[in-house]
Amino acid sequence: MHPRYALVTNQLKKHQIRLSDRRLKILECLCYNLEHPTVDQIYVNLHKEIPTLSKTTIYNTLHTLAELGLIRIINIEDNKTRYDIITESHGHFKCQTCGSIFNFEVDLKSFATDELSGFKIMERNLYFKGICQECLLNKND
Amino acid sequence: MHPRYALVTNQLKKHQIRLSDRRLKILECLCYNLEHPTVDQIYVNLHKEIPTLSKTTIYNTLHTLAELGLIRIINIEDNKTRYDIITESHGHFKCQTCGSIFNFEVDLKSFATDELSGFKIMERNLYFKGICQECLLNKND
DNA sequence: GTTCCTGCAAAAGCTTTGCAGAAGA
DNA sequence: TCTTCTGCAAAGCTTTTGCAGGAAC
Repeated sequence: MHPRYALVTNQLKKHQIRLSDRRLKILECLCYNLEHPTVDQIYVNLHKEIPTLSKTTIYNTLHTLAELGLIRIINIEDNKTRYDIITESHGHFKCQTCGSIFNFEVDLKSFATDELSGFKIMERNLYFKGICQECLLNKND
Repeated sequence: MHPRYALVTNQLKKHQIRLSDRRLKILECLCYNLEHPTVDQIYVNLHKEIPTLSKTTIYNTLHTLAELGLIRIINIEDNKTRYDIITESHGHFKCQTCGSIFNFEVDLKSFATDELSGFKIMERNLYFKGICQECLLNKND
């Protein structure tokens, strides 16, 4: 079982939020889809298995999880929101050729600057864009 | 005159893009609006002065400027795109209470990690969210 | 005359909202 | 029974597209 799965389901129980079939499937999707899926990607992923699943339910579930801080919202793209099951500090790299989003380790918690003294920082995001290794290699072929 | 204004107009000339009245006004708006305006904010700002200005023109102009790398696109919010006349490396802080977006200095160019070796990094963004100093002080009243 | 620029209207895409029926406690 | 959950349909917003008239070169 994915390490985050147990943690998230425990938190849901603690907040008296039902572990419905839909919610558990969406959570699974977040755990095993490393692409930081959009609502539409989750929908497509689960549609075969649950043909009656609606996007509204996906939106509802993601909002619930985000409010509890159990998933992270990624705004690396202009037009749509992505969701990340990993909430620990890390950066994101988006390949502008293939569209993939990669994680990379970076400790943002230690960052400080005088300009933000007196500010309460609650969320830190580092987003890079460019071309990933694989796409660069393919280009040179 | 704002330091970026001359630079951007020169670049537009160089690329044989006409310095039309609309474009110059939108550029002015970006230079003197420190809020990192959205399309709608630019529209509202200029509407009194130019009642016939359309949002399509604002979109067109911003796309042109962004393609030439003369402005930066900010995706700190889920739903709408903001634009920044300052293209040098810096971070953004969004206050979740008043909605203001602050700049802060940070040199992202020097950041490196083994995980991204072999990747071509073209754009670096650091976004913080939280509560700004003023809103924190007001809260305690 | 030819290219570029502008603005209206329509369309497209993502997300939210209202509501009613279903499921669970 | 009462609350929560789900899904459809509609609405709301931002952004894009097609096109035609106008401006600039």
